[in-house]
Amino acid sequence: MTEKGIRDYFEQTMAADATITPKQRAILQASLDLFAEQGFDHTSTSDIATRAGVAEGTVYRRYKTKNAIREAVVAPIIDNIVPSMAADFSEAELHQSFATLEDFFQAIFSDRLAFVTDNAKELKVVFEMIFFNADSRSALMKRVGPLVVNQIGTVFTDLKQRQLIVDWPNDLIIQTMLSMLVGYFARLVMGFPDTDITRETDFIVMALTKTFTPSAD
Amino acid sequence: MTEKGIRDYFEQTMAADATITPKQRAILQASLDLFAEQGFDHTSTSDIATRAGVAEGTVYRRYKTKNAIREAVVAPIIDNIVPSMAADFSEAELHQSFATLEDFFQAIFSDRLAFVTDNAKELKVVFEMIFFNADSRSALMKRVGPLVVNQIGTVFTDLKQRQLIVDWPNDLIIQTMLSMLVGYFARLVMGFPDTDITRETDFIVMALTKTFTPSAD
Amino acid sequence: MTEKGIRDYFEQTMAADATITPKQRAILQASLDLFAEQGFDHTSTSDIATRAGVAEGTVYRRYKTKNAIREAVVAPIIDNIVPSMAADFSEAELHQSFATLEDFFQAIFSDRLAFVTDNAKELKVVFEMIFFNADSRSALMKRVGPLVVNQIGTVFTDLKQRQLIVDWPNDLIIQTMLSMLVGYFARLVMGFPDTDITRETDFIVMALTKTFTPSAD
Amino acid sequence: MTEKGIRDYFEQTMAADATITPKQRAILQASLDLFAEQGFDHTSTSDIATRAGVAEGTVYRRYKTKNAIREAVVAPIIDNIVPSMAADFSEAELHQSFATLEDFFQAIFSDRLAFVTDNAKELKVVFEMIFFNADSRSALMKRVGPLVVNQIGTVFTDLKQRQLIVDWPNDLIIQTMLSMLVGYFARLVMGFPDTDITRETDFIVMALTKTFTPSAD
DNA sequence: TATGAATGAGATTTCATTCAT
DNA sequence: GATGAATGAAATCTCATTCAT
Repeated sequence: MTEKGIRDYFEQTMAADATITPKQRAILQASLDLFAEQGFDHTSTSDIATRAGVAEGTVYRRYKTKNAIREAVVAPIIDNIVPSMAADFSEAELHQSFATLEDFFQAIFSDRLAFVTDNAKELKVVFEMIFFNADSRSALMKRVGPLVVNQIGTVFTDLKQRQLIVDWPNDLIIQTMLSMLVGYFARLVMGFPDTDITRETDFIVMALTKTFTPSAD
Repeated sequence: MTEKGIRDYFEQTMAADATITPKQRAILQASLDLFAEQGFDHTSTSDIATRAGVAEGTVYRRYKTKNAIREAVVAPIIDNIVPSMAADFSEAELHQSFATLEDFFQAIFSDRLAFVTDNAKELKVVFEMIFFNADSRSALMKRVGPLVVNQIGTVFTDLKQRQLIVDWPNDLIIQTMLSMLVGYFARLVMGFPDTDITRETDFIVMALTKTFTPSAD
Repeated sequence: MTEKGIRDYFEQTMAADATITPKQRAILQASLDLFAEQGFDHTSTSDIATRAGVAEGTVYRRYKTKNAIREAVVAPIIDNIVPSMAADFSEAELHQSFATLEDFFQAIFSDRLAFVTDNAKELKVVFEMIFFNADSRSALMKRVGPLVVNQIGTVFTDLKQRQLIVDWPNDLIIQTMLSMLVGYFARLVMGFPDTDITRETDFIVMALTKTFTPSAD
Repeated sequence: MTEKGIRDYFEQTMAADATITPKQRAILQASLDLFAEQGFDHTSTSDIATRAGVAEGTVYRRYKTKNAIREAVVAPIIDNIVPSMAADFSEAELHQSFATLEDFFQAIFSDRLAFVTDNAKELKVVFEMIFFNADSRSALMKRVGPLVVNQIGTVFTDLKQRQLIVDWPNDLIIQTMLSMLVGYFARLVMGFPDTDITRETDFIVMALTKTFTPSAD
């Protein structure tokens, strides 16, 4: 289950939209890069124009405000996170896919860590936005939250029935998984030097498997 | 081991410095609050003056730039984080304090989660500062990093000798602990509604204990 | 040898630079006028904007700081002073041009006094800049000094060979000439009412000729 | 006729005024130094307080405004220039003092160049003030002008009667003398390295004597 | 008298946004 | 559509001056 980067998705989306000119594309690219490098507030529209190699007015041709640019940058990221969260876990599939708890974590984390790694830049922008903006935050939560809870819930129900996972509240398990993910993201973004994705994945999968495997009794 | 809030420390620091007037204190307080609420970049010096009930010029009397204000706000926060990381773990103490692995996690997390809870606002300001500023980041790391590694390292050596903890690399264990802490901080700051600190602490301690207890064989 | 005013040169320079818009031109003109009238420090960018009939932001569009505006104003003035100092005094020309010492002073002073008269405003701005700023001063000296010394030196050598001028050290002669020029400039700028350029020129030429003609013996 | 520096006069004046405290004296000293070093506009009252080693409020104790400080600094300079210009040239004295034209120039210039040398700092402050302030300028002129013209006029009348000086208009002769003085001041203030006062005086006296000695015929 | 914190008016500067070409 | 000059509102910052202690 190789994840394509948001960037690919991003460019696909843009390519699909015939109304987006190459210049607009350059503007969104430059915006993304600069927002990730310096933060939204420290990026001026003039910076964007310069980096994109266009005139300042052009930046405003399609997007009426600087905020609209951020939204245009962030939208595909969100749109890309969502469906991957909403992956269809039909019951038949579950037994096949996740013969063991380790398989489950392996599937989730090899996928998600790769996703985070490939899209650290984009996620940094999203993160900045939701960090100080309660509205963006709740908008995102409203969209992503239920999916996570429902989809993962389905899996958990199955895993619990098969006694492959401990019978602890779902929110606590999800929480732990998200913590590991966020921790990884933090290390990545903060530029920790030795972030070896394979080592990290293997360790996280191993640790979580141990944590959430029901005690033999 | 009740932790005093950074705010108390903050006020102590200011009270100790006879050169800081009530108005300057009000300015630092207002700055801290506003930086936490709106972020540094969305807080104008005029905002600070209004909130502190002083003239705008007064904001600049002691601190020559807006950045200097942030530094004045952040310094005591950092100064407060550091010593709590540097808690003395002498060997004698270790056996007494941490008879079991659970005791260890309990000690660490009941303390740290309370600290994070009490000082979420202050930590948010620090966090914002280091998020896009590699310099601040490495400055903080240089100060905090070695303490964490050394202190925790001492404990781990002891725990490993007594075979209370698995013989995995220290960095991976620390990483996991930090992930849980960061995850908790994230939920708190993002305003998750049902963040029950006792429930969280109990769960984290329990989960980590299970994760890092050596398998009986 | 009619001298064109710095203002003409100034406008030529601007006209030649297609990237300078009429508004930018108005800004530089207004700046020059105001700097000369009130001094640099007593001229606010708001003054400049008002006089130039533009918005205050426009003042900063091309020149990033108020100091950069001064530089843009002063540069063409300096550029204009320099070449006129570097007038080519080839030997052949010398004998023709300066048959007598009076011819020499007449040539120099009718030219220089006219220049100072026409460009008093501009020179005042340069003067203000170098008065308290050792850096600007030495920068100007490095550029202008050698030219004056070399060019005038050539002439002096010739005049001395032909025994048309006393054999005193060049620096003292130059000094005297400059004193007369500076004295004239001071009277002009200080607004002395009866500064009649012809009378002044005639007098200065006459006086200097007498001063520096070798005594018959 | 040895001239005491303005500084001495300055301090005498202050010492004589029992109402001026040592702190006020320090303030005037510091102001003078800073105005001469950096110019009036680039010297803040805070700079003055720091340099004088007093509190900022103290600066305002006696002088109500920054401009009043400048006036207090400048007044003794003016007061010192004026009487020296108004030296009584009674006819009897003239014949004694100035047996030759050279004696006259020697007296004037050895005195005035020494004065300029000793008080370059103070004169720089006066100069800055009158350069851009027409009011200060005309106030000074009204005070100094007539004295110069009358006193020097008396001398000239005498010298002309004795045919020691050419019968040229007084204003042109005065002008030339002032030009030499201003030229010297300029070199001094601009920091020309090799300003040797004896050499300069000797040269100026010699040159002017030659210039203004009536031609033998 | 001396202090120095406080003031507020005004200066410089930035930058998202508009608009004529 | 694209350009980039122009805008003006708002931000940061300075500093002469006041005033309570």
